[in-house]
Amino acid sequence: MKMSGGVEWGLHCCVVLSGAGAPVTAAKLAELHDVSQSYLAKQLQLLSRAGLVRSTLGQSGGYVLTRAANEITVLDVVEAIDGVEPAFRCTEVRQRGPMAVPAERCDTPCPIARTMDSADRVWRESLRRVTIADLIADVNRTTPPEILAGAREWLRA
Amino acid sequence: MKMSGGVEWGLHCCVVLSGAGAPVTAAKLAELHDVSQSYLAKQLQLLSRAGLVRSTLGQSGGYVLTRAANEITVLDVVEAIDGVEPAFRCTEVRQRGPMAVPAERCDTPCPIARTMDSADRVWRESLRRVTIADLIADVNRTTPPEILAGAREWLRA
DNA sequence: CTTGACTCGGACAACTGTTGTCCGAATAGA
DNA sequence: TCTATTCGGACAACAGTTGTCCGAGTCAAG
Ligand code: SF4
Ligand code: SF4
Repeated sequence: MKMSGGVEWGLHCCVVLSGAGAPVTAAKLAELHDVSQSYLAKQLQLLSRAGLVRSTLGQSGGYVLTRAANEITVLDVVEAIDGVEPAFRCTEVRQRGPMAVPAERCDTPCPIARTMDSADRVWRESLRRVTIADLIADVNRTTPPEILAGAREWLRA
Repeated sequence: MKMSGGVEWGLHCCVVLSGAGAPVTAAKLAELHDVSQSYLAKQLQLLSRAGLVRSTLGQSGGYVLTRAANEITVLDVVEAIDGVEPAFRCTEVRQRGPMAVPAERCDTPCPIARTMDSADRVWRESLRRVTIADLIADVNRTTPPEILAGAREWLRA
């Protein structure tokens, strides 16, 4: 039960991209976060496949958000990088073994699968309620302004 | 983002153990579910470490639940087998790189970590609300009685 | 009491999924 | 036209999970 570590990087990148109006290259983002440049590229690829960011090739290229910050939820980023399939996968144990339940009686999902599905649903719903804009607002409130300005200047260079 | 598949087996075992008053061996449980006998033993070991079941050695030994079925939650089983640490682990990216935030300004947790923690909390809370007794009640309501009686008889033999 | 067979417990490999890396295709600008 | 720069997907290294095994300890029977 471990979420992909790239989710954290993806969220940070979305926050940074929202702040900078110009395209930002993967190399810049990697240096800013001090993480592997190649691996971050893979995560950005996933975001691009999901349609959250749009990549511009060639000189002065980079990544830009496709939508406004308040239209991108944390769940979008999580599902783009970590996948959409739920953590719990039923293997239909009750249809195996000597006391197997016949398949025609398995029309209704069992209580275990329903419980897990419900928990997964509230988890996703909780993540869907927070948008990138909310994160940005909180970051702006809690981090010193001089650091924010410095980061924006460093990105432009 | 994948939960350990043993969680499903552990829950099934708890349901079965609650139905049978006498100790049940790991071999019986494995044959009933048609799963690897040795691997199920490992999951039962985890349950034993967590204090959910008590093992009796020697002849006519096996596993028994330590508490009543309505005092064991699904979350207990999940945490016993899959671990208690949350899926999201913050690597403190903001304290690295050229635009690092000084450590003394990192006293309050960042919004990303708070969002993930909140989602994990509601997920666990949802699992805590369901007990093994609830699962048993649902199973008794949805499965044909003859199969239940047959399984109980097969366990006794 | 002795014996005996049966039980769980932890230590030991094999496999899938994640992490990390690389170079080629495509593009914008000069 | 040409070049420097960018992303994109294909290629290894690592870790965690899955699966297996045999020995220490124990209860019941004789
Ligand atoms: S009884 Fe439920 S948890 Fe078990 S195999 Fe069937 S659907 Fe999955
Ligand atoms: S800003 Fe939040 S998510 Fe990012 S490293 Fe710090 S605590 Fe973790």
